[in-house]
Amino acid sequence: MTTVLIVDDQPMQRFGFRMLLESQDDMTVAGEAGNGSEAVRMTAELHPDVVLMDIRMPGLDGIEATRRIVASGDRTRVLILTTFDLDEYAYDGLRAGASGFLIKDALPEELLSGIRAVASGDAVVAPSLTRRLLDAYADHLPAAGSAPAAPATHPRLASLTDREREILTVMGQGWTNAEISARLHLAESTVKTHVGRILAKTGARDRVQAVILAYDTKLVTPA
Amino acid sequence: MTTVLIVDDQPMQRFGFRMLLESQDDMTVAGEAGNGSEAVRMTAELHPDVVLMDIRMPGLDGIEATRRIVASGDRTRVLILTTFDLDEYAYDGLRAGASGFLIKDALPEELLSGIRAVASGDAVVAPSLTRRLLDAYADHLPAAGSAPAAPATHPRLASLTDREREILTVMGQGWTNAEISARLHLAESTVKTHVGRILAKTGARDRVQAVILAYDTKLVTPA
DNA sequence: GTCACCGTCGTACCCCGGTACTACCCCGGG
DNA sequence: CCCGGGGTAGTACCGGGGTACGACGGTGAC
Repeated sequence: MTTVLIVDDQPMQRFGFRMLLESQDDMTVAGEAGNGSEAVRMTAELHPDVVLMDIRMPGLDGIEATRRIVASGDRTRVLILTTFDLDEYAYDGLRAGASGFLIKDALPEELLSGIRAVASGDAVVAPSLTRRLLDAYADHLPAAGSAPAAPATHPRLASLTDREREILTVMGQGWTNAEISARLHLAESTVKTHVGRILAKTGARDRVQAVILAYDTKLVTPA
Repeated sequence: MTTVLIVDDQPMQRFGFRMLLESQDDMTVAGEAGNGSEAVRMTAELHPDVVLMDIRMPGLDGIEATRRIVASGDRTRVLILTTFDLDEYAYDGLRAGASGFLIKDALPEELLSGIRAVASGDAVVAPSLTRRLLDAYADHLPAAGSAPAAPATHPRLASLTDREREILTVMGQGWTNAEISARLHLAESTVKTHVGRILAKTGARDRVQAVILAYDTKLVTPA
Protein backbone atom coordinates (compact mmCIF):
# COMPACT_ATOMS: atom_id res chain seq x y z
CA MET A 1 0.00 0.00 0.00
CA THR A 2 1.44 3.35 -1.05
CA THR A 3 0.72 6.20 1.33
CA VAL A 4 0.50 9.66 -0.16
CA LEU A 5 0.52 13.13 1.37
CA ILE A 6 -1.31 15.68 -0.75
CA VAL A 7 0.06 19.21 -0.67
CA ASP A 8 -1.84 21.94 -2.45
CA ASP A 9 -3.25 25.25 -1.37
CA GLN A 10 -6.48 24.72 -3.27
CA PRO A 11 -9.00 22.56 -1.42
CA MET A 12 -10.72 21.50 -4.62
CA GLN A 13 -7.46 20.40 -6.12
CA ARG A 14 -6.71 18.34 -3.03
CA PHE A 15 -10.17 16.88 -3.18
CA GLY A 16 -9.63 15.74 -6.74
CA PHE A 17 -6.35 14.10 -5.92
CA ARG A 18 -7.81 12.43 -2.87
CA MET A 19 -10.74 11.00 -4.78
CA LEU A 20 -8.46 9.73 -7.49
CA LEU A 21 -6.02 8.11 -5.10
CA GLU A 22 -8.63 6.59 -2.84
CA SER A 23 -10.23 4.97 -5.85
CA GLN A 24 -7.08 2.89 -6.24
CA ASP A 25 -6.77 -0.15 -4.02
CA ASP A 26 -3.00 0.09 -3.77
CA MET A 27 -2.96 3.66 -2.54
CA THR A 28 -4.19 5.61 0.41
CA VAL A 29 -4.07 9.26 1.36
CA ALA A 30 -2.04 9.79 4.50
CA GLY A 31 -3.09 13.40 4.83
CA GLU A 32 -3.45 16.79 3.21
CA ALA A 33 -1.43 19.96 3.64
CA GLY A 34 -2.25 23.44 2.41
CA ASN A 35 1.22 24.94 2.38
CA GLY A 36 4.88 24.05 2.57
CA SER A 37 5.27 24.32 6.31
CA GLU A 38 2.40 21.96 6.90
CA ALA A 39 3.85 19.61 4.34
CA VAL A 40 7.21 19.43 6.10
CA ARG A 41 5.64 18.90 9.50
CA MET A 42 3.17 16.28 8.34
CA THR A 43 5.83 14.40 6.44
CA ALA A 44 7.90 14.18 9.62
CA GLU A 45 4.88 12.83 11.45
CA LEU A 46 3.33 10.54 8.90
CA HIS A 47 6.30 9.36 6.84
CA PRO A 48 4.28 8.94 3.66
CA ASP A 49 5.81 7.05 0.76
CA VAL A 50 5.11 9.87 -1.65
CA VAL A 51 4.41 13.56 -1.27
CA LEU A 52 2.35 15.04 -4.07
CA MET A 53 3.70 18.56 -4.01
CA ASP A 54 2.23 21.66 -5.56
CA ILE A 55 4.72 24.44 -6.12
CA ARG A 56 2.92 27.70 -5.84
CA MET A 57 1.58 28.06 -2.35
CA PRO A 58 1.32 30.86 0.17
CA GLY A 59 4.06 30.84 2.76
CA LEU A 60 6.66 28.17 2.28
CA ASP A 61 6.55 27.10 -1.35
CA GLY A 62 6.81 23.62 -2.76
CA ILE A 63 10.43 23.88 -3.78
CA GLU A 64 11.67 24.84 -0.35
CA ALA A 65 9.39 22.29 1.28
CA THR A 66 10.84 19.64 -1.02
CA ARG A 67 14.33 20.70 -0.11
CA ARG A 68 13.62 20.32 3.58
CA ILE A 69 11.87 17.01 3.22
CA VAL A 70 14.70 15.57 1.18
CA ALA A 71 17.26 16.98 3.59
CA SER A 72 15.52 15.34 6.50
CA GLY A 73 16.88 12.00 5.40
CA ASP A 74 13.44 10.51 5.37
CA ARG A 75 12.96 8.07 2.52
CA THR A 76 9.82 9.87 1.45
CA ARG A 77 9.84 10.66 -2.26
CA VAL A 78 8.56 13.96 -3.55
CA LEU A 79 6.62 14.20 -6.80
CA ILE A 80 6.21 17.78 -7.89
CA LEU A 81 3.26 19.02 -9.88
CA THR A 82 3.71 22.08 -12.04
CA THR A 83 0.88 24.07 -13.50
CA PHE A 84 2.68 25.29 -16.58
CA ASP A 85 5.22 23.38 -18.56
CA LEU A 86 7.36 26.47 -18.88
CA ASP A 87 7.65 26.63 -15.18
CA GLU A 88 11.13 27.59 -14.17
CA TYR A 89 10.47 25.93 -10.86
CA ALA A 90 10.98 22.56 -12.43
CA TYR A 91 14.70 23.10 -12.58
CA ASP A 92 14.83 24.31 -9.03
CA GLY A 93 12.83 21.31 -7.99
CA LEU A 94 15.33 18.95 -9.54
CA ARG A 95 18.08 20.55 -7.53
CA ALA A 96 15.91 20.37 -4.45
CA GLY A 97 15.88 16.61 -4.79
CA ALA A 98 12.44 15.86 -6.13
CA SER A 99 11.89 12.44 -7.64
CA GLY A 100 9.70 13.65 -10.42
CA PHE A 101 7.68 16.29 -12.17
CA LEU A 102 4.31 16.11 -13.73
CA ILE A 103 2.16 18.74 -15.32
CA LYS A 104 -1.14 19.29 -13.63
CA ASP A 105 -3.07 18.80 -16.81
CA ALA A 106 -1.80 15.26 -17.11
CA LEU A 107 -4.36 12.52 -17.41
CA PRO A 108 -5.33 10.86 -14.12
CA GLU A 109 -3.84 7.59 -15.33
CA GLU A 110 -0.52 9.30 -16.01
CA LEU A 111 -0.55 10.77 -12.56
CA LEU A 112 -1.23 7.40 -10.97
CA SER A 113 1.50 5.66 -12.89
CA GLY A 114 3.83 8.48 -11.98
CA ILE A 115 3.09 8.04 -8.30
CA ARG A 116 3.70 4.30 -8.53
CA ALA A 117 6.96 4.87 -10.34
CA VAL A 118 8.18 7.33 -7.74
CA ALA A 119 7.05 5.13 -4.89
CA SER A 120 9.13 2.30 -6.29
CA GLY A 121 12.20 4.49 -6.45
CA ASP A 122 12.06 5.55 -10.08
CA ALA A 123 11.94 9.12 -11.30
CA VAL A 124 9.41 10.55 -13.68
CA VAL A 125 9.35 13.70 -15.74
CA ALA A 126 6.48 14.91 -17.84
CA PRO A 127 7.24 14.47 -21.53
CA SER A 128 6.74 18.13 -22.25
CA LEU A 129 9.34 18.99 -19.66
CA THR A 130 11.88 16.39 -20.63
CA ARG A 131 13.12 18.25 -23.66
CA ARG A 132 13.60 21.44 -21.75
CA LEU A 133 15.35 19.72 -18.91
CA LEU A 134 17.68 17.99 -21.30
CA ASP A 135 18.44 21.27 -23.00
CA ALA A 136 19.06 23.01 -19.72
CA TYR A 137 21.42 20.31 -18.54
CA ALA A 138 23.02 19.57 -21.86
CA ASP A 139 26.29 21.17 -20.91
CA HIS A 140 26.64 19.06 -17.82
CA LEU A 141 26.53 15.94 -19.92
CA PRO A 142 29.34 14.26 -21.88
CA ALA A 143 28.39 16.59 -24.73
CA ALA A 144 28.94 14.37 -27.72
CA GLY A 145 25.99 15.87 -29.52
CA SER A 146 25.83 18.78 -31.88
CA ALA A 147 25.86 22.37 -30.78
CA PRO A 148 22.51 23.72 -29.69
CA ALA A 149 20.55 25.24 -32.52
CA ALA A 150 21.18 28.98 -32.67
CA PRO A 151 18.24 31.10 -31.55
CA ALA A 152 18.19 32.73 -34.98
CA THR A 153 16.54 35.86 -33.72
CA HIS A 154 15.57 39.08 -35.31
CA PRO A 155 18.39 41.65 -35.59
CA ARG A 156 16.81 44.08 -33.15
CA LEU A 157 16.81 41.33 -30.55
CA ALA A 158 20.27 40.09 -31.36
CA SER A 159 22.00 41.86 -28.51
CA LEU A 160 19.64 40.45 -25.92
CA THR A 161 20.92 37.71 -23.67
CA ASP A 162 18.94 34.49 -23.36
CA ARG A 163 17.58 35.60 -20.05
CA GLU A 164 16.49 38.94 -21.45
CA ARG A 165 14.77 37.25 -24.36
CA GLU A 166 13.01 35.05 -21.88
CA ILE A 167 11.85 38.05 -19.87
CA LEU A 168 10.68 39.76 -23.03
CA THR A 169 8.70 36.69 -23.95
CA VAL A 170 6.75 36.69 -20.73
CA MET A 171 6.30 40.43 -21.00
CA GLY A 172 4.60 39.52 -24.26
CA GLN A 173 2.18 37.41 -22.27
CA GLY A 174 1.06 40.54 -20.48
CA TRP A 175 2.67 39.76 -17.16
CA THR A 176 3.50 42.54 -14.75
CA ASN A 177 6.91 42.81 -13.16
CA ALA A 178 5.49 41.40 -9.96
CA GLU A 179 4.05 38.39 -11.77
CA ILE A 180 7.28 37.77 -13.61
CA SER A 181 9.23 37.88 -10.39
CA ALA A 182 6.85 35.47 -8.69
CA ARG A 183 6.67 32.94 -11.49
CA LEU A 184 10.34 33.06 -12.36
CA HIS A 185 11.52 33.07 -8.77
CA LEU A 186 13.19 36.44 -9.00
CA ALA A 187 13.17 39.62 -6.99
CA GLU A 188 11.12 42.34 -8.56
CA SER A 189 14.21 44.50 -8.62
CA THR A 190 15.90 41.91 -10.76
CA VAL A 191 13.01 41.88 -13.14
CA LYS A 192 13.16 45.64 -13.35
CA THR A 193 16.84 45.44 -14.12
CA HIS A 194 16.20 43.00 -16.94
CA VAL A 195 13.32 45.02 -18.30
CA GLY A 196 15.39 48.17 -18.19
CA ARG A 197 18.20 46.55 -20.12
CA ILE A 198 15.75 45.17 -22.66
CA LEU A 199 14.35 48.62 -23.25
CA ALA A 200 17.81 50.13 -23.55
CA LYS A 201 19.05 47.48 -25.97
CA THR A 202 16.01 47.40 -28.20
CA GLY A 203 15.32 51.10 -28.16
CA ALA A 204 11.81 50.54 -26.95
CA ARG A 205 10.56 53.40 -24.82
CA ASP A 206 8.42 51.36 -22.50
CA ARG A 207 7.17 47.82 -22.06
CA VAL A 208 4.31 48.44 -24.47
CA GLN A 209 6.70 49.11 -27.31
CA ALA A 210 8.80 46.17 -26.20
CA VAL A 211 5.79 43.89 -26.42
CA ILE A 212 4.94 45.27 -29.85
CA LEU A 213 8.50 44.55 -30.90
CA ALA A 214 8.18 41.04 -29.55
CA TYR A 215 5.17 40.49 -31.75
CA ASP A 216 6.70 42.15 -34.80
CA THR A 217 9.81 40.01 -34.53
CA LYS A 218 7.70 36.94 -33.90
CA LEU A 219 9.39 36.33 -30.58
CA VAL A 220 5.83 35.83 -29.47
CA THR A 221 2.97 35.02 -31.79
CA PRO A 222 -0.71 35.94 -31.62
CA ALA A 223 -2.87 33.41 -29.86
CA MET B 1 -31.74 16.19 -10.72
CA THR B 2 -29.33 18.91 -11.78
CA THR B 3 -27.23 18.09 -14.81
CA VAL B 4 -23.82 19.70 -15.03
CA LEU B 5 -21.32 20.10 -17.84
CA ILE B 6 -17.75 20.40 -16.61
CA VAL B 7 -15.46 22.62 -18.66
CA ASP B 8 -11.79 22.78 -17.78
CA ASP B 9 -8.62 22.15 -19.72
CA GLN B 10 -7.07 20.24 -16.87
CA PRO B 11 -8.22 16.61 -16.72
CA MET B 12 -7.40 16.36 -13.05
CA GLN B 13 -9.45 19.39 -12.27
CA ARG B 14 -12.36 17.91 -14.19
CA PHE B 15 -11.89 14.67 -12.34
CA GLY B 16 -12.14 16.43 -9.02
CA PHE B 17 -15.31 18.22 -9.97
CA ARG B 18 -16.84 15.05 -11.34
CA MET B 19 -16.14 13.11 -8.18
CA LEU B 20 -17.55 15.88 -6.06
CA LEU B 21 -20.71 16.24 -8.10
CA GLU B 22 -21.33 12.53 -8.50
CA SER B 23 -21.16 12.15 -4.74
CA GLN B 24 -24.29 14.26 -4.49
CA ASP B 25 -27.58 12.50 -5.12
CA ASP B 26 -29.24 15.55 -6.62
CA MET B 27 -26.57 16.11 -9.26
CA THR B 28 -25.14 14.31 -12.21
CA VAL B 29 -22.39 15.12 -14.67
CA ALA B 30 -23.74 15.45 -18.20
CA GLY B 31 -20.29 15.58 -19.73
CA GLU B 32 -16.85 17.12 -19.76
CA ALA B 33 -15.26 19.59 -22.16
CA GLY B 34 -11.62 20.59 -22.37
CA ASN B 35 -11.98 23.92 -24.11
CA GLY B 36 -14.49 26.58 -25.04
CA SER B 37 -15.44 25.20 -28.42
CA GLU B 38 -16.23 21.80 -27.00
CA ALA B 39 -18.21 23.48 -24.26
CA VAL B 40 -20.40 25.35 -26.73
CA ARG B 41 -20.97 22.28 -28.85
CA MET B 42 -21.71 19.98 -25.95
CA THR B 43 -24.06 22.47 -24.37
CA ALA B 44 -26.06 22.59 -27.59
CA GLU B 45 -26.25 18.80 -27.57
CA LEU B 46 -26.79 18.01 -23.93
CA HIS B 47 -28.64 21.08 -22.62
CA PRO B 48 -27.21 20.78 -19.13
CA ASP B 49 -28.77 22.80 -16.33
CA VAL B 50 -25.44 24.26 -15.33
CA VAL B 51 -22.10 24.67 -17.06
CA LEU B 52 -19.14 24.78 -14.71
CA MET B 53 -16.83 26.97 -16.73
CA ASP B 54 -13.12 27.50 -16.33
CA ILE B 55 -11.80 30.72 -17.85
CA ARG B 56 -8.28 30.12 -18.95
CA MET B 57 -8.29 27.47 -21.64
CA PRO B 58 -6.45 26.96 -24.91
CA GLY B 59 -8.42 28.01 -27.95
CA LEU B 60 -11.78 29.49 -27.17
CA ASP B 61 -11.65 30.79 -23.59
CA GLY B 62 -14.34 30.53 -20.96
CA ILE B 63 -15.59 34.07 -21.33
CA GLU B 64 -16.24 33.77 -25.03
CA ALA B 65 -17.74 30.31 -24.60
CA THR B 66 -20.06 31.73 -21.97
CA ARG B 67 -21.06 34.52 -24.30
CA ARG B 68 -22.00 32.07 -27.03
CA ILE B 69 -23.87 29.75 -24.73
CA VAL B 70 -25.88 32.60 -23.28
CA ALA B 71 -26.51 34.00 -26.74
CA SER B 72 -27.85 30.66 -27.92
CA GLY B 73 -31.02 31.26 -25.94
CA ASP B 74 -30.63 27.97 -24.16
CA ARG B 75 -31.73 28.18 -20.55
CA THR B 76 -28.46 26.67 -19.44
CA ARG B 77 -26.83 28.67 -16.66
CA VAL B 78 -23.12 29.27 -16.64
CA LEU B 79 -21.15 29.28 -13.41
CA ILE B 80 -17.66 30.60 -13.92
CA LEU B 81 -14.73 29.48 -11.86
CA THR B 82 -11.79 31.81 -11.56
CA THR B 83 -8.41 30.68 -10.35
CA PHE B 84 -7.45 34.05 -8.95
CA ASP B 85 -9.73 36.66 -7.57
CA LEU B 86 -8.73 38.97 -10.38
CA ASP B 87 -11.83 40.96 -10.96
CA GLU B 88 -11.16 41.67 -14.59
CA TYR B 89 -12.16 38.14 -15.45
CA ALA B 90 -15.28 38.36 -13.37
CA TYR B 91 -16.12 41.68 -14.90
CA ASP B 92 -15.81 40.24 -18.37
CA GLY B 93 -17.79 37.19 -17.41
CA LEU B 94 -20.64 39.23 -16.08
CA ARG B 95 -20.86 41.01 -19.40
CA ALA B 96 -20.88 37.64 -21.09
CA GLY B 97 -23.98 36.66 -19.17
CA ALA B 98 -22.67 34.26 -16.57
CA SER B 99 -24.90 33.47 -13.61
CA GLY B 100 -22.13 33.33 -11.11
CA PHE B 101 -18.51 33.33 -10.16
CA LEU B 102 -16.63 31.28 -7.69
CA ILE B 103 -12.97 31.13 -6.86
CA LYS B 104 -11.40 27.77 -7.43
CA ASP B 105 -10.01 27.57 -3.95
CA ALA B 106 -13.49 27.67 -2.51
CA LEU B 107 -14.49 24.83 -0.26
CA PRO B 108 -16.30 21.96 -1.99
CA GLU B 109 -19.44 22.71 0.01
CA GLU B 110 -19.40 26.28 -1.22
CA LEU B 111 -19.08 25.07 -4.75
CA LEU B 112 -22.00 22.70 -4.39
CA SER B 113 -24.26 25.30 -2.86
CA GLY B 114 -23.24 27.67 -5.64
CA ILE B 115 -24.24 25.17 -8.29
CA ARG B 116 -27.59 24.60 -6.63
CA ALA B 117 -28.20 28.32 -6.41
CA VAL B 118 -27.39 28.85 -10.07
CA ALA B 119 -29.47 25.87 -11.15
CA SER B 120 -32.46 27.36 -9.38
CA GLY B 121 -32.03 30.62 -11.21
CA ASP B 122 -30.15 32.57 -8.60
CA ALA B 123 -26.79 34.15 -9.09
CA VAL B 124 -23.76 33.66 -6.92
CA VAL B 125 -20.56 35.58 -6.58
CA ALA B 126 -17.61 34.66 -4.45
CA PRO B 127 -17.51 36.86 -1.37
CA SER B 128 -14.06 38.13 -2.22
CA LEU B 129 -15.36 39.35 -5.55
CA THR B 130 -18.68 40.76 -4.48
CA ARG B 131 -17.47 44.07 -3.22
CA ARG B 132 -15.47 44.87 -6.32
CA LEU B 133 -18.21 43.79 -8.65
CA LEU B 134 -20.78 45.88 -6.89
CA ASP B 135 -18.49 48.85 -7.07
CA ALA B 136 -17.81 48.33 -10.71
CA TYR B 137 -21.39 47.70 -11.71
CA ALA B 138 -23.26 49.93 -9.34
CA ASP B 139 -24.96 51.94 -12.03
CA HIS B 140 -25.43 49.44 -14.83
CA LEU B 141 -26.81 46.63 -12.75
CA PRO B 142 -30.44 46.37 -13.94
CA ALA B 143 -29.33 44.72 -17.17
CA ALA B 144 -30.91 41.30 -16.80
CA GLY B 145 -31.81 40.78 -20.42
CA SER B 146 -29.32 39.55 -22.94
CA ALA B 147 -27.65 42.23 -24.96
CA PRO B 148 -28.03 41.95 -28.72
CA ALA B 149 -25.02 40.33 -30.25
CA ALA B 150 -22.95 43.05 -31.83
CA PRO B 151 -21.25 41.92 -35.04
CA ALA B 152 -18.43 43.13 -37.23
CA THR B 153 -15.30 42.63 -35.18
CA HIS B 154 -13.80 40.02 -32.96
CA PRO B 155 -16.15 39.16 -30.08
CA ARG B 156 -13.94 40.51 -27.34
CA LEU B 157 -13.88 43.84 -29.14
CA ALA B 158 -17.53 43.81 -30.07
CA SER B 159 -18.66 46.14 -27.32
CA LEU B 160 -16.13 48.79 -28.20
CA THR B 161 -17.32 51.93 -29.91
CA ASP B 162 -15.63 53.07 -33.12
CA ARG B 163 -13.72 55.70 -31.23
CA GLU B 164 -12.52 53.19 -28.66
CA ARG B 165 -11.40 50.83 -31.39
CA GLU B 166 -9.49 53.71 -32.91
CA ILE B 167 -7.80 54.48 -29.62
CA LEU B 168 -6.94 50.84 -29.13
CA THR B 169 -5.41 50.75 -32.58
CA VAL B 170 -3.01 53.58 -31.84
CA MET B 171 -2.28 52.06 -28.45
CA GLY B 172 -1.17 49.13 -30.54
CA GLN B 173 1.32 51.44 -32.24
CA GLY B 174 2.95 52.00 -28.88
CA TRP B 175 1.77 55.54 -28.39
CA THR B 176 1.56 56.99 -24.91
CA ASN B 177 -1.55 58.74 -23.70
CA ALA B 178 0.16 62.08 -24.25
CA GLU B 179 1.03 61.20 -27.84
CA ILE B 180 -2.44 59.99 -28.57
CA SER B 181 -3.92 63.19 -27.21
CA ALA B 182 -1.56 65.30 -29.30
CA ARG B 183 -1.99 63.49 -32.58
CA LEU B 184 -5.71 63.02 -32.20
CA HIS B 185 -6.25 66.55 -30.90
CA LEU B 186 -7.72 65.43 -27.62
CA ALA B 187 -7.12 66.25 -23.99
CA GLU B 188 -5.05 63.65 -22.22
CA SER B 189 -7.89 63.23 -19.76
CA THR B 190 -10.13 62.23 -22.64
CA VAL B 191 -7.62 59.70 -23.79
CA LYS B 192 -7.47 58.29 -20.30
CA THR B 193 -11.22 58.03 -20.22
CA HIS B 194 -11.22 56.10 -23.47
CA VAL B 195 -8.39 53.85 -22.39
CA GLY B 196 -10.12 53.14 -19.12
CA ARG B 197 -13.31 52.13 -20.87
CA ILE B 198 -11.38 49.94 -23.29
CA LEU B 199 -9.75 48.11 -20.42
CA ALA B 200 -13.06 47.69 -18.63
CA LYS B 201 -14.84 46.40 -21.70
CA THR B 202 -12.17 44.02 -22.87
CA GLY B 203 -11.14 42.78 -19.45
CA ALA B 204 -7.54 43.76 -20.08
CA ARG B 205 -5.73 44.68 -16.90
CA ASP B 206 -3.52 47.35 -18.38
CA ARG B 207 -2.55 48.77 -21.75
CA VAL B 208 0.00 46.02 -22.27
CA GLN B 209 -2.69 43.36 -22.18
CA ALA B 210 -4.90 45.56 -24.33
CA VAL B 211 -2.18 45.79 -26.97
CA ILE B 212 -1.70 42.03 -26.82
CA LEU B 213 -5.41 41.64 -27.33
CA ALA B 214 -5.26 44.02 -30.28
CA TYR B 215 -2.65 41.79 -31.87
CA ASP B 216 -4.43 38.57 -31.03
CA THR B 217 -7.66 39.83 -32.53
CA LYS B 218 -5.83 41.20 -35.53
CA LEU B 219 -7.07 44.71 -34.87
CA VAL B 220 -3.45 45.53 -35.48
CA THR B 221 -1.05 43.30 -37.32
CA PRO B 222 2.68 42.78 -36.92
CA ALA B 223 4.79 45.06 -39.07
C1' DG C 1 45.23 36.24 -12.25
C1' DT C 2 42.48 39.57 -14.28
C1' DC C 3 38.79 41.20 -16.66
C1' DA C 4 34.32 41.42 -18.91
C1' DC C 5 29.86 39.79 -18.98
C1' DC C 6 25.81 37.94 -17.04
C1' DG C 7 22.47 37.34 -13.62
C1' DT C 8 21.09 38.56 -9.32
C1' DC C 9 19.37 42.07 -5.65
C1' DG C 10 18.87 46.42 -3.39
C1' DT C 11 17.49 51.59 -2.64
C1' DA C 12 15.75 55.86 -4.01
C1' DC C 13 13.23 58.69 -6.99
C1' DC C 14 9.96 60.44 -10.52
C1' DC C 15 6.40 60.11 -13.74
C1' DC C 16 3.02 57.95 -16.45
C1' DG C 17 -0.81 54.96 -16.34
C1' DG C 18 -4.99 53.74 -14.40
C1' DT C 19 -9.02 54.62 -11.30
C1' DA C 20 -12.74 57.14 -9.51
C1' DC C 21 -15.38 60.26 -9.76
C1' DT C 22 -18.13 64.47 -11.97
C1' DA C 23 -19.62 67.18 -15.79
C1' DC C 24 -21.06 69.06 -20.30
C1' DC C 25 -22.41 68.72 -25.25
C1' DC C 26 -24.50 66.54 -29.18
C1' DC C 27 -27.43 63.47 -31.21
C1' DG C 28 -31.12 60.09 -32.29
C1' DG C 29 -35.16 57.56 -30.62
C1' DG C 30 -39.05 56.63 -27.61
C1' DC D 1 -40.16 66.21 -24.88
C1' DC D 2 -36.89 63.77 -22.22
C1' DC D 3 -33.64 60.22 -22.09
C1' DG D 4 -29.56 57.41 -23.14
C1' DG D 5 -25.27 56.66 -25.40
C1' DG D 6 -21.16 58.45 -27.24
C1' DG D 7 -17.49 61.76 -27.07
C1' DT D 8 -15.24 65.16 -24.67
C1' DA D 9 -12.94 67.12 -20.43
C1' DG D 10 -11.65 67.97 -15.72
C1' DT D 11 -9.61 66.88 -10.82
C1' DA D 12 -7.60 64.02 -7.42
C1' DC D 13 -5.22 60.11 -6.05
C1' DC D 14 -2.14 56.14 -5.98
C1' DG D 15 0.40 52.31 -7.55
C1' DG D 16 3.33 50.29 -10.86
C1' DG D 17 6.72 51.22 -14.33
C1' DG D 18 11.02 53.00 -15.49
C1' DT D 19 15.54 55.16 -14.27
C1' DA D 20 19.82 55.61 -11.92
C1' DC D 21 22.64 54.10 -9.16
C1' DG D 22 25.65 50.53 -6.47
C1' DA D 23 26.85 45.86 -5.30
C1' DC D 24 28.16 40.84 -5.52
C1' DG D 25 28.92 35.91 -7.13
C1' DG D 26 29.90 32.95 -11.05
C1' DT D 27 32.02 31.92 -15.37
C1' DG D 28 34.55 32.00 -19.45
C1' DA D 29 38.26 34.40 -22.16
C1' DC D 30 42.70 36.04 -22.33
